[in-house]
Amino acid sequence: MSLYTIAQASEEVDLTPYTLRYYEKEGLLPNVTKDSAGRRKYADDDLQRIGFIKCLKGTGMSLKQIKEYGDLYEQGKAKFKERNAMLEEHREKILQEIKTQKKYLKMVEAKIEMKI
Amino acid sequence: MSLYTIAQASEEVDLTPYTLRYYEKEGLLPNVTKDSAGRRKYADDDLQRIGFIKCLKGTGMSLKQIKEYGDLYEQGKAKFKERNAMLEEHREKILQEIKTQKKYLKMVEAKIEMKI
DNA sequence: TCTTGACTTAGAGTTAACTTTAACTGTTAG
DNA sequence: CTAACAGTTAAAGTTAACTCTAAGTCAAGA
Repeated sequence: MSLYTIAQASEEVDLTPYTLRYYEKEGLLPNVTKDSAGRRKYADDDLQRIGFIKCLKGTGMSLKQIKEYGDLYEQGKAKFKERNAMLEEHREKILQEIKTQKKYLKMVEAKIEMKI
Repeated sequence: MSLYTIAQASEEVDLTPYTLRYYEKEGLLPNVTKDSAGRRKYADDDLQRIGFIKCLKGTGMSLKQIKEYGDLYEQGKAKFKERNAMLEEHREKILQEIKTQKKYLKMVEAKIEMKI
């Protein structure tokens, strides 16, 4: 159960301290605690959560939606169904996106081969 | 050699007229002509070009970079090498992105299967 | 004790990519 | 002839997601 300063957490998850504070302000990181001097302490759970936020964000989910998901997560198994429904829908979106990317990849490759 | 009004082109490429005018203002569509009343006429070539812009944009290239590519394109075979280098670099980026998406897909699927 | 440095906050500023507004013009149907 | 319509422009407004600034606090080392 190690704890990280914002600088260490920043390094660990590859996001700036600005971004970490911003995410917290937006309600995406409700469990980050503070030490007696008011400085943020990031637990492993927080880093895990940030990792998943990066996953959702990296697959095109908006911070607003990520917060919705996180809020459901906070409500525990009561909201499990709703939360998983969000993920399954998102899964479809990712699959579709990968398809699109592959199509675009072919277009770019065709253009490269065109040699004009 | 058919020609389209902005409304028709908009429909055809699934971008709003606002966006089409914006792209033109940004220099991404240097070949769109106007009729005697000053109204835009989109040729098939323009629609093709918009299609490729959507491809580049949809794979994460910024409009600024797309313009750079388009500018090279306008300079014909003199800039062929430079232009193709851009595309090959972009191809790598797309490949990397597809990899990342697949990794994220697995993370989401794992979370779905977790059932907690 | 003093200073340095890493943190804190609220709030302002930035950027990309649109999106809308306002005022205007030319075309077309009745 | 005229009203409605589809287009035009320049410029302002919007949104998401940061990113930075300013002013302040606290702890640790010389």
